[in-house]
Amino acid sequence: MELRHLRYFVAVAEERHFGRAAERLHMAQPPLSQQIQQLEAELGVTLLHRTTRKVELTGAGMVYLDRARAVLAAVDDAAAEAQRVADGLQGRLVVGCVGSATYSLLPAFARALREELPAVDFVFRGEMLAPDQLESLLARRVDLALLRPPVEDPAVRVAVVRRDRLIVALPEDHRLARRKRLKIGDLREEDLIVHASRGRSVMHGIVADLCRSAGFEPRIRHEVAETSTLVTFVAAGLGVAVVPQPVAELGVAGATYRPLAGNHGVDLVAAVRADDDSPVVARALGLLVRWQERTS
Amino acid sequence: MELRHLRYFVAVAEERHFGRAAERLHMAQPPLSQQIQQLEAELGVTLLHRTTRKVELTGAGMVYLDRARAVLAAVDDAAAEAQRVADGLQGRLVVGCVGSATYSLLPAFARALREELPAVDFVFRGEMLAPDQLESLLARRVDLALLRPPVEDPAVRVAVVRRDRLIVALPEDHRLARRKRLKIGDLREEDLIVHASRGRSVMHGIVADLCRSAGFEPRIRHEVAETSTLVTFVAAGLGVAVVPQPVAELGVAGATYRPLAGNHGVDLVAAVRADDDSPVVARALGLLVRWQERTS
DNA sequence: GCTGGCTGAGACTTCGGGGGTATCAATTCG
DNA sequence: CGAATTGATACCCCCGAAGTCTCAGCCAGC
Repeated sequence: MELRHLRYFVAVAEERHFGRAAERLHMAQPPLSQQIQQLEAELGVTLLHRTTRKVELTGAGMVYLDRARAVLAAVDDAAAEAQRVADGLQGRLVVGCVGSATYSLLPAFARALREELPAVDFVFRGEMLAPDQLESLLARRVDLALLRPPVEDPAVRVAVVRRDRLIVALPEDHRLARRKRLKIGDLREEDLIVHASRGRSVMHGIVADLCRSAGFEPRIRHEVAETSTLVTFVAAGLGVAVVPQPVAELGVAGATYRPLAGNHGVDLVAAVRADDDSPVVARALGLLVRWQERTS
Repeated sequence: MELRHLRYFVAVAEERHFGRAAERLHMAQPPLSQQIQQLEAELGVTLLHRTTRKVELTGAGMVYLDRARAVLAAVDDAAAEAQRVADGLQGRLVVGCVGSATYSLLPAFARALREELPAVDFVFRGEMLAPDQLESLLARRVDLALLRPPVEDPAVRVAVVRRDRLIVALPEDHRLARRKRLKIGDLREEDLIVHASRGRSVMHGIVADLCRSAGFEPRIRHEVAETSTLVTFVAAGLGVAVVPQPVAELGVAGATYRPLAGNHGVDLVAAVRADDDSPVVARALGLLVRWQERTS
């Protein structure tokens, strides 16, 4: 039994005429008759009542016609779906997101995904630290990770999505809040709030290095897991923090922000498995890169 | 694209090994590789990642595997369903039923159909007069008609289901109800209630002929459309009626029944279109005939 | 690191069967 | 009754599915 048999049968059933059906199928009538006979023999069922003057479906033929049509449609659907998956227009995508990107990039990215790849079933995991993301990425729990460099692992490929300037987050009533802009050195005597501990959060290391290059050891008083907690701590007057610019958009009452002198910034990169050829991932990356080009 | 391609792909996807898949398919490995390549070319999609050491499905391959399995299952289902229909185990059956059979035969017949042909979707149309049934039968509104002979139309084939003795239905307080059995002649002076008018109800003609053969013209006072109405009229004392024995089972209060002397009876026959080769109809007829043989 | 055994792909051949042509048989209609 | 139409049969051809042989890459083991 082959699809050929179903196609031929559907044609004959629809035309109710072997000659016309053969014409429609671009073939001669005798082989068509033979194939239909073969189909009936294989099923052990008479599908068509033929006289030399007319052809009509039997009861079994009617139900088989329905089923045959459904099978042929399913074959086409299967091809179309496979093509969509291969084109990256359909599939599943798990995106990991570092703290600051969770609030600034994630919403727009989710909207873009929904608009441009509506058949892609995507899931975001927000507020993940860089090392967790890399581990999840390699363990295939995440397909695309938005995090802060550096990423050294050769099994991971990265693309810069954007560069965020560093700013200082202060309690509104803080002495330094009266200044229009700040230098790193201004933080020498301040209590600092940072993400997690060294080696876990990339921002932690960046802030510490920044202080040391300005000639002092940072006074780290509080470590937090989530960016929203960090800003809340600042608002509560527990200290100040150096954060990427988009954090300012969080809008926590009691916290204010000041630019940091010097061209200090930190990249936000999209990381994927180097061996990942998933078309959905490629499309998602393309989306990010196109967007980065448009906004930079 | 042929089912062959789907079968081959499913085998390779399941074995994750061209050699083993070829073995399972009772063929050599090179043509299998070729057919898979052909499938991928036709779809324009890579379904399998192959190295010389291992074969694994791409994302598109996974969804296509699901669809291919579904298609192959649907093809088998289609064959099975067509076979059931051809065997008369599945389908639709409309049964027409004459008045007296509506109450005596129909319930048992319906139960037998449901038990023996559970996949047959059957519909009964009760209380139909013989001419209506024949017309419905030929117009294909009914597939099997239970009615009283004679049926002359050569386009209709009949089989006797059973023979019902004729009995007399009387009001309980009727003078003749004191007798144990009655003769036709006893009805000479009685008002008769019959079904519809001559040419419509077969029983009408039978009763009239019976009277005339006994040497008198029947005094027909009431004509009714349904058997239940007829018995109700009798119970109401409007007259007496000659009816087939099963009508007694209706159990209408106020009516009683007495045997009729002489071997008077009327056949109940099952009529089908002579050119109807529907297997469901054949099975239903077989059911009736087997049952008739068992009870006669 | 080299070798040997797997594994999938390519080159070439074979042959079965799908499809074509010619024709027949049966039915309908003028 | 003959002409036309239509599905089935007989027969042939040739395409392509399947087979054989072989190679190229890759991993394992010594």
